[in-house]
Amino acid sequence: MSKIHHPTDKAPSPDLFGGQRLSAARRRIAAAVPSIGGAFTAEDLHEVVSAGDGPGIGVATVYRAVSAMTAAGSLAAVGARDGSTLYALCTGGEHHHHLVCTGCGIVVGIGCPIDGALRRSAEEAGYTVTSHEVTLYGLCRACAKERA
Amino acid sequence: MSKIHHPTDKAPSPDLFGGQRLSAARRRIAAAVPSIGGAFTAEDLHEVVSAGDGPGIGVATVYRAVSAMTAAGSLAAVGARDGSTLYALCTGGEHHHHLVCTGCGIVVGIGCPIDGALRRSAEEAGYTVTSHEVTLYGLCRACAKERA
DNA sequence: GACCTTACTGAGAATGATTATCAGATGCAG
DNA sequence: CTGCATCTGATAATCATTCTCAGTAAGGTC
Ligand SMILES: [Zn+2]
Ligand SMILES: [Zn+2]
Ligand SMILES: [Zn+2]
Ligand SMILES: [Zn+2]
Repeated sequence: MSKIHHPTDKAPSPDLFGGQRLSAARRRIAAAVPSIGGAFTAEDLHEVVSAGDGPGIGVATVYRAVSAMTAAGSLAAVGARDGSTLYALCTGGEHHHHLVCTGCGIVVGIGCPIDGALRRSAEEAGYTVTSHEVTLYGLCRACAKERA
Repeated sequence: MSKIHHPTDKAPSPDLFGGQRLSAARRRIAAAVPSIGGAFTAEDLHEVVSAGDGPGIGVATVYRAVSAMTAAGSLAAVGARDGSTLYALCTGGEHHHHLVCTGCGIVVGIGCPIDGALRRSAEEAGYTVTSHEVTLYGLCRACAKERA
């Protein structure tokens, strides 16, 4: 006899939750995130993960998963769209920032432009820099071409 | 005979609204903004401007004024606090960004670290950078000393 | 100064993203 | 296998911000 299960329930997916408990809902969410391929809102993710026939996933669970992934460093906030926070998959590792295509939402990592000189000039003015936020917006090649 | 008026009604205040209509409410708001001396939320501003005995100013008017000042370039968003957007007085003029003291909220302008090299490397990767957001967070001398 | 047009005001309702609640389900260490 | 801490999900609650709309008042013009 064959077990009845949803095809995506046990799909191997990258550990985006950083050691936290891995439930069926979180497995489906972790599998859905890379399938979006760009910046997304929590509601976007909720729609993707709730599409199809099987039972959906509660919106609160999606918001909690996004928080957990962001805390784990596998997701990063990359701006906002119509009052909703935009998130994107983040490779973690080396410190970096993101460039978001405002046309299609694709996101690429960029090096950090906050260098020692800037930091030093701030310190000379009496300020200690503890953190920073940098996000670039632009157009990918395809979207730039499309608007010609 | 002396005219009866609210002391702040006609106080000369910098034109933060960029040519738009200057009402009594906006004059009071424009006078209140510099008195805060750092980052503030719309609700903060509403409280400051509504303190005292005379009639307050509607919260919607404050939100509208903040939008207008931001559009005029005299105010800039410098992050968020507890889900509310933080704003700060911005000198306009030369392109720059802001460093916010997370202790007391004081804000100073900083030069733009997005240089031609970064822009060029993005273009080599096929991306055209159209805009960017940069904000630094840290501690001013007084706040750094205070936590010793 | 009177007039007119149009932008601004303000109270309150509406919107909408995100979070809190809480009882039930379930991952997972031991 | 068991125990329990964590996760889930439906729903209610929160709360920043925007909308509505009738009334007010800038500011230009004559
Ligand atoms: Zn694109
Ligand atoms: Zn950086
Ligand atoms: Zn400070
Ligand atoms: Zn810049």
